[in-house]
Amino acid sequence: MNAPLPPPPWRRATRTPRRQLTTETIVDTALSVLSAEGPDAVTMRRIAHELDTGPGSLYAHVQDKRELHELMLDAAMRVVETPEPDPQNWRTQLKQLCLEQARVLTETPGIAQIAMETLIPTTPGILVAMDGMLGILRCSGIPDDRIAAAGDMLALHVTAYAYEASLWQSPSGQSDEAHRRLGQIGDYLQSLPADQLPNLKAMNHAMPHGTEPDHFEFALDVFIAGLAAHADVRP
Amino acid sequence: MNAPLPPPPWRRATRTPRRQLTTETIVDTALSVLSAEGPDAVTMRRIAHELDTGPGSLYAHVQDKRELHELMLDAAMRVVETPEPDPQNWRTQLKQLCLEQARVLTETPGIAQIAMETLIPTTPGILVAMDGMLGILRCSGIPDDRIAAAGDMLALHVTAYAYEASLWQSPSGQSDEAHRRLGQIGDYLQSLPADQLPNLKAMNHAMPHGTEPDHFEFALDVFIAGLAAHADVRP
DNA sequence: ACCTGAACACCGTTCAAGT
DNA sequence: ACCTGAACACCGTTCAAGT
Repeated sequence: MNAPLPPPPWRRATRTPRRQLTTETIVDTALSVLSAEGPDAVTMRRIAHELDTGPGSLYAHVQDKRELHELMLDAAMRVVETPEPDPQNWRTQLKQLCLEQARVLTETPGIAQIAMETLIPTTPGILVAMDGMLGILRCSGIPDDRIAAAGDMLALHVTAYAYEASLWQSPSGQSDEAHRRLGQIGDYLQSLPADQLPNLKAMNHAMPHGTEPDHFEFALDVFIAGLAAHADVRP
Repeated sequence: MNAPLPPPPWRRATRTPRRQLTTETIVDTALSVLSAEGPDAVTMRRIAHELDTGPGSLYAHVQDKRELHELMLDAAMRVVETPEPDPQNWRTQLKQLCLEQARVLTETPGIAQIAMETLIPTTPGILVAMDGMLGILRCSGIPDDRIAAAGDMLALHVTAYAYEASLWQSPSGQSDEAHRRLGQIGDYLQSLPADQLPNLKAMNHAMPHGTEPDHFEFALDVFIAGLAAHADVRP
């Protein structure tokens, strides 16, 4: 018996030497499934199937589904650039950063939901984003003991807005049902006697909490104006 | 054969004539499971089991799990009383109402999560709460086109805060892990060189978004102060 | 060490069959 | 009409066995 021939080199091009799962490919696959088919489609089984393997294989690279979620959030948030803080312009910078963060969180539906569920951000990308926001706040003249609270609440508001906004544009067709209900509730309000829910009726506002971009920007303006007032007291 | 004897009257006390499932008992059962064992325990199967029946039986009284969630939220929110709007006191009234709503949403862990997921409130209790908040805002002198935005964003913020806060006190032991991670991240920040995440390091703040009651109250004060400034412009 | 895939202990929802 | 419970089509996670 001869020694077996070495495999001809062109075979190597056909399939990579070994399938080689990595955390990165898992996260990328999860993100592409998410943006293509929405949050419900992001299951361990589905991701594994996409990578031609069984669900158990993923657990060699990722602790559990929650950790995978955090890694997805991190990858998504890495695209946000934080500006060099400029004491002359902190108000504009802060607002721009919030709008940008909200934009990224809304862009891929489902990411904001993960952000909302992730109680403590421990992942580099998110820490960088937080640090950037604090950097702007710290050159605003706001007393130090307020800065943590301000950053905290601003981040919360951005995340919450992005979450609600993304519910409206999920690719799962859930948003159609939402629009239908919005109409129904308008009719319902009109049908009520004048003394029931008079304010909702008067505004004819179905009150979807916080999904209008205008409302979000208004809230940012009001909040930042309030912060500036705090800064003026103790410059 | 004689006609069968009528059942002796004391038997009736032993078991109710017929099991009779109602929407109300289902919602009540769901709420008590929720407050006893947290959101994960609230499954259709579990509720059915609690009522000595199969999961399919619930679907005669409730369309699906989402609808059950909304009914639970409604029942929980019904305890919030909205004050008679007083133009002299709208700032205090507004703050009190927000604190009260947040308190109720935080009280039963899991309710805030439902509130966050419920895109459009269509249920009487929530509509009443919204109407009350709008009532206070309408006697504040804030221009009408801002009132919807203000109410919208305030409700969003209350809900989001309650959601994050309730993550910390879930009975599923998830909160212990959260506290552990909070410590770990503090250590991690200290271990970093001075030029990495300088602001987070300086504040030594792990930045759990929006869970401190102080921070929430601060945000309400800042936001309401900002609204008042708007009201002063056009009285 | 990494990967497999069968198995475990669950889900929400549907539906024919019963009373 | 209301209820049943078996069945369907899924989950996340674990783990012995393979390479």
